[in-house]
Amino acid sequence: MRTSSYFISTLKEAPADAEILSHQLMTRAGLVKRLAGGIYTWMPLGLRVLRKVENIVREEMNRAGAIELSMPAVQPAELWQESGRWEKYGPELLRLKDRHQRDFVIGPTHEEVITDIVRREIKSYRQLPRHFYQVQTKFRDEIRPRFGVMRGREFLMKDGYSFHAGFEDLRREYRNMFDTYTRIFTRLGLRFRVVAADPGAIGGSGSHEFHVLADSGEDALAFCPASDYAANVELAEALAPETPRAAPSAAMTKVATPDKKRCEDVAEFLGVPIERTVKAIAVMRAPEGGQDGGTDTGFALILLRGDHDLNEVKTQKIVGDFRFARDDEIAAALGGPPGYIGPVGAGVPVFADRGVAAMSDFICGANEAGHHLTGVNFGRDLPEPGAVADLRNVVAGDPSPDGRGRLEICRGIEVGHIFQLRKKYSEAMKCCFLDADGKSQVMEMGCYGIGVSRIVGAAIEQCHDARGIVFPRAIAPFEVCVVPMGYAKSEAVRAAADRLYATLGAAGIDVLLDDRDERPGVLFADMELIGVPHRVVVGERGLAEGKLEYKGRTDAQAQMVPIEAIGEFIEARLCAA
RNA sequence: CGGGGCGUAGCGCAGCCUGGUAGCGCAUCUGCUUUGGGAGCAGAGGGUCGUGAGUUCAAAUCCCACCGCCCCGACCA
Repeated sequence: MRTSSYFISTLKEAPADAEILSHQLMTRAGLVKRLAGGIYTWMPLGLRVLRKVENIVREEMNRAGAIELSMPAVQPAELWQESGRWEKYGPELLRLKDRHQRDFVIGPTHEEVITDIVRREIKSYRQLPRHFYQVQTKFRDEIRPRFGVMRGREFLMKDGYSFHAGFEDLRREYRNMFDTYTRIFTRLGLRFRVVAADPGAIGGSGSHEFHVLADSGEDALAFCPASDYAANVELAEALAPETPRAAPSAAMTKVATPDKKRCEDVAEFLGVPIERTVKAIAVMRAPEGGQDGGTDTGFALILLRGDHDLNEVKTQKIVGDFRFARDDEIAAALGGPPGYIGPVGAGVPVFADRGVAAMSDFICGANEAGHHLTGVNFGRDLPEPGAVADLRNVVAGDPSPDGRGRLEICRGIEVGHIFQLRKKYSEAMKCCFLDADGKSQVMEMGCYGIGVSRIVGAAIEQCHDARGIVFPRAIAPFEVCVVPMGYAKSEAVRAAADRLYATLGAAGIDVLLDDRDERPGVLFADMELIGVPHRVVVGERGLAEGKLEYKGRTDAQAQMVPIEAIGEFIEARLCAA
């Protein structure tokens, strides 16, 4: 490709609304253009990258035995009503009516459609297993789209669905996909980590997430260097403390702690470690929530050690649907203002984290403005908590749940997720087959997603420098650029550049010849911004010595290469990358 | 949806407080010069100042409403 007949549209300054670095770079490099919140046009250069990602995903899925098809974006409401998700999915599901006032949705995912197809097509165990996938545009009406294409409303996703006669075969395919995804992200040239995950709204049992590692990632990942344990922090279990609760040794005492609302401040003010403090989080439980079938609703307190953070996913599993209480609700229930609330004498349901349950002589709010209690002990100063559970996020240094070593935390961007759905959809939608005995059985299902457009953003988030994007070779819009110094002016430069361009192109290399009549600085800056991994500069200076100048995108120094050797040199570089 | 911020040329911004001819840089167009790291000079084009309704002789500026966008909290590839 020649830039003169292509479309390069770069910006020196990033638009003010792009906060995250990959979004700024994608905009500056002209990869995408925003049309509306979370909705982007893929410009020619960006589309090249997107297609390269897509093709790698497609090749590996095909290699793994999955079969590609393409399902409609617009789907009738009936299917969603049948699976129960018409009600459950909520406002993230974009619904619309056609001219006959019939309800439709724009598909955020395709379990319903594929299950409908399979139940109509597959009747016998002889036709199983089957794995269908597609690469398709999805729409999810996110509350807050952000980070450019990384959390768009419209996005490109590879979604695959497998169907099995039994659980064992589902597990086999699940492992197959685990290996396939590992191959895909390896081929993409990204640093990634696989973690055990919470199956979340899609449902089912086993589940793993694939994360591109980046400090700006939205997800926190817990992993153990000493074992192969790795889990999303949402899921990672915080074990109960090794040492049991010590006997009380201090009397409960009310102390003045003016303007000390946070546990950090209270601990510092009292001159004690923050690990001695307990924070109380006030929540309102939804009417249908609760372990006891829904009678115990309304206000409740959740207790965590002062230095720990609430894990909302774990908490919801224990206390049911909940929201944080408003200040007026806290005042009504406890009398004390936020910042000074505590469980002593509260007379409300109390859920304690395992860590808190093992504490003695602790410090907590006194339910009185400006005061805390010290030397507090369960069983003496207040009842034992109504429930003790793992309610907090793990932190670095916590023991690994597999009992080997200690956890570390890193951050990642979720780009792939595999689930064992089991019979969640096949049961609801009566997706059955006849087994060898002629008996009707419900199919086992797995589903496997890759955020294709998100990968582009994640790759840039992981690979960039001050000059712009540093694409891995596999997904760079062009692998090599030829940058002539004075293409319009110098006959010799033009001839040499054209020849090199033809040679590299003939070798099957994705090469870009920047033949724009611009100053060298403009050409260099643009090629670096858009992340072309390899650059060959053709200038009269070098040609006089029979040489061309090569520089890798991340190289500190350029090097001169004899013209006759450049082809081999580039090939070697491409293979090394 | 709750809290915070911002809407002025394609992009980045100033002007608003204290109402009175709408500005700067980049980009674009023309000409000349320049040509190995985002050029220089001269000139030109480009604006319903987010929308609507008010106050006023007069509104980008003050008041009200609405819309959009961005950031922080509950979802997910």
